[in-house]
Amino acid sequence: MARPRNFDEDKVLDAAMQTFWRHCYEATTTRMLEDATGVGIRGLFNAFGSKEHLFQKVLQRYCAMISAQLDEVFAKPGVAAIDMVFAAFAQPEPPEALAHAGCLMVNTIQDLDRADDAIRNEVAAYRALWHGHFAAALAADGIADAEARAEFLVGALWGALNQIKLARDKRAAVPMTDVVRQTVAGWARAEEL
Amino acid sequence: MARPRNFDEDKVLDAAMQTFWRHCYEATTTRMLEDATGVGIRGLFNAFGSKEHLFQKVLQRYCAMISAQLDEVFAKPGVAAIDMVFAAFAQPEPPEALAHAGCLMVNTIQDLDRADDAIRNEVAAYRALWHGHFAAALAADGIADAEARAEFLVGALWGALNQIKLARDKRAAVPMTDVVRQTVAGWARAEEL
DNA sequence: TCCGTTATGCATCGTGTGATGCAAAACAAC
DNA sequence: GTTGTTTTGCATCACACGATGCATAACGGA
Repeated sequence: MARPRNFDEDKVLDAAMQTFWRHCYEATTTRMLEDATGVGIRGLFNAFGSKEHLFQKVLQRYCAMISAQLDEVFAKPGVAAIDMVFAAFAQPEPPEALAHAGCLMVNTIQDLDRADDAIRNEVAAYRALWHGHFAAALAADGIADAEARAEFLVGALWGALNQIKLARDKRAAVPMTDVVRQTVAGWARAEEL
Repeated sequence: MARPRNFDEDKVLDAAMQTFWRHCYEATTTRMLEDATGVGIRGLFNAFGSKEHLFQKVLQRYCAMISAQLDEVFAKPGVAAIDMVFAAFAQPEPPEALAHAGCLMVNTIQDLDRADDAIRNEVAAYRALWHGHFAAALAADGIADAEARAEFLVGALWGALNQIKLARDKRAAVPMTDVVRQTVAGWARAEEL
């Protein structure tokens, strides 16, 4: 009954996600979004209302994406699944996306003061997602104090993610592998007691 | 021989530090710096050249400040000193400055892509400072693999610092004490082996 | 007291930002 | 083809940012 859109909303969200991921929310300009998505600024605002609302949609999509991956890894809950997660980061050459910009949600924590409630909720839900999987995995193997230990593991993992930016920097040259490997070692040994 | 300044440079740096600390570099505007320091924008630019150079000076001052504190804590190097550091974060009510905005340097990591080399160097030096103290403390107590374990400890501590922003958020409600306490527990137990 | 030099206050610049106004275009329904 | 509705492209808005120009003020040295 009216003129249809000539772009796929999901494709646009994916392209916008890459841009927000690499440059953070504030540093991403509407012109960059135009270039990345191939959609004119008028189309973006018409479809999503505002830059902030677009970002919110991107976060939801990101959360769903990671959630699906976690569902796979934790299909059989247990410590082994947690090890798989950490192992992915302990590789000398971590996945491209991770190595480049860490985690979109973890990056967003930094700007929480300037974010509105919708974004705060999204980040909180994302952390609850991770914590839930970790705690369930620990509990499934009968490990005591599962909730608190899950807090530690999420904290350590997110901390490592945050410092990926340092590892990428030649001058800082933080040996990422060591950080994660020692985290796993510390966690594994803690579990033996 | 010429008109003297009517402000103390160190006082200005302290005031600017508080502002950068709370709002990050990019979100801090020159108008905010005027308000915080009580010095007109012309005075600031005349004294420091640019916003970025002022920030660099602030980082140097911050690094010196923390360095002095670490020298105190690590006056007698050893695991006990490391415990003291972590204990400061495990308090139900951590120090005001920490609870409010974490660590200025850790926050700056997020913006490293947009920072120039001088700032990158400052952050790298700051991490080397922490790592050096931690590694020396571990080595002093004859703990094996001191370098790698120091990486872990710095990573865990900085990760916790980054998530203080989440803990402050009522909706996220991350129990910060648990995160740090479990980190310490993991580390302590790892040390027993 | 005059001079040379630096600092200050105020207005303002150029630029980049997120967001809009508006007319033309593209479709579906009839 | 006509109408009604939505999208698109382009120009542009209002605003905040970092930074600057310039006249004036405040000092030390002679």
